[in-house]
Amino acid sequence: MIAFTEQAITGADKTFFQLRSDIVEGEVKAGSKLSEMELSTKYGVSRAVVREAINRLENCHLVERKPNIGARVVALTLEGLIQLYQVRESLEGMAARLAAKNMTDAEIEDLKLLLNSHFQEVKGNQTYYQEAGDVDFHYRIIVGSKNDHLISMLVNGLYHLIRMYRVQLGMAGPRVSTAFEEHKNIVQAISNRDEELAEMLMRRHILYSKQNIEARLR
Amino acid sequence: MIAFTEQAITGADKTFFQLRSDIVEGEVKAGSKLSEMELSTKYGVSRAVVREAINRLENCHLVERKPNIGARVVALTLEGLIQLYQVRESLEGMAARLAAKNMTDAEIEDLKLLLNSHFQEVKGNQTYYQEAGDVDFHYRIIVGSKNDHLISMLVNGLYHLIRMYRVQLGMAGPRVSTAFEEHKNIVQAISNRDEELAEMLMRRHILYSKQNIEARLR
DNA sequence: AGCGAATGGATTGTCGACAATATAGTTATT
DNA sequence: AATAACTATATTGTCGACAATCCATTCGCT
Repeated sequence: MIAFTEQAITGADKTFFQLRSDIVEGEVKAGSKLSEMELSTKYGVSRAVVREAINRLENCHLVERKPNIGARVVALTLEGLIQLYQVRESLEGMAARLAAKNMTDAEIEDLKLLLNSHFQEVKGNQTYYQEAGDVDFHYRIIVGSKNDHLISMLVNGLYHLIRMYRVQLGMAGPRVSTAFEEHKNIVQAISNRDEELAEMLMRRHILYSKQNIEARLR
Repeated sequence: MIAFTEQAITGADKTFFQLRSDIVEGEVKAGSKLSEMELSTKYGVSRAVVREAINRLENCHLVERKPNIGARVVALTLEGLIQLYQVRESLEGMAARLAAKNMTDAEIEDLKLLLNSHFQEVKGNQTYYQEAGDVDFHYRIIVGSKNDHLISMLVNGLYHLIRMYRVQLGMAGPRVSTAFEEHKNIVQAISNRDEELAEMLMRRHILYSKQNIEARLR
């Protein structure tokens, strides 16, 4: 094997990924109970690996487990979504600040290229790729922070939860044209190594998203 | 039983708490390997519950696990500590902002009382209680944010890690007199319901701590 | 009938054994 | 002597069975 980061994949990993996907995409309904035996037969593995998968999901805040009672998929509430965006504003703001400090010039150039391709899609109204592009944009900045805790919390934790809300509440992707302008300004600030401005713009960007969602859902 | 939030305690819980304590307090050394069988005999439980405990510790970022190889206690590095404080600055800043918005008047009064008792200890140079007081102060503001994600991330996650660094690197508690002044100003901002200022002061407070640590450790 | 205790069924928590994988030590080959 | 393949051992991953707990229903008492 010539794979670079050679990481063994265990059965519990696969079950975890599968189950997480099923929950996020709504194939397992929000608020529903997770029966260990049921999942065990469904995925063709032992209860032990199902339990491990559920444990990991609990730490992503995708399920809630009570001793001797069982695990339920989290319920989706407007209040929960708002709280999620508050945390996101805080963490991604810091990510943008650190990205302005820590990204290499090459990485920033790549980011600009991504923005350009995103721009083409906006012009062509390719709404399908828009959400993926938005996720990718935020993802690069998060990774660009070079802060492992930050990356882990956002990528392994919050983002799947947010996606779950997006999919199941049928939320539209980012507000199309305005969001693109905001992205552009954030990249500019990062390119200028202006940490303060990068953080502020990212926070506003996410705050606007939150307000947009609140307005639509209430 | 008249207990209010009656929560069953499972064996895995106890093992998790015990092991976490042992790691944080340094009885299990940083960077050392965690043998499942060894811990199993040590705590008198089966490997299954040890595995569950280790899984939870992994999600607290207290241990790192690699498939088919095993789990190691995280290594303590200056870089890691700095990254931790960056996240803490971000999250606790937001917590202070939300606390200024969401704490009840009664809770704010309690916070002032805590600050007063803390002040007495500072005068008497009771350094032992100082750290506990500091932790308690930050804890109340975090809980006062009323944001479950924020609370969980900080209380169940980061704080044990930070305490691990404190204990094992022999870091002194907060800078005594100046820290108290900063606490006072934060409470004042919260009491005035000044979200903006509360966040800014909390962020500075943590930033100063970070700089203080950096100066001492390098 | 109404309320509390007891019982039965189902689910989760825990355990010990087996399978799969990694690590260290040994042997064989160049 | 150095390297590669192999073997042996130890550790982790997975499994099925048993124990403890919860939940719903039934039974008994007032």
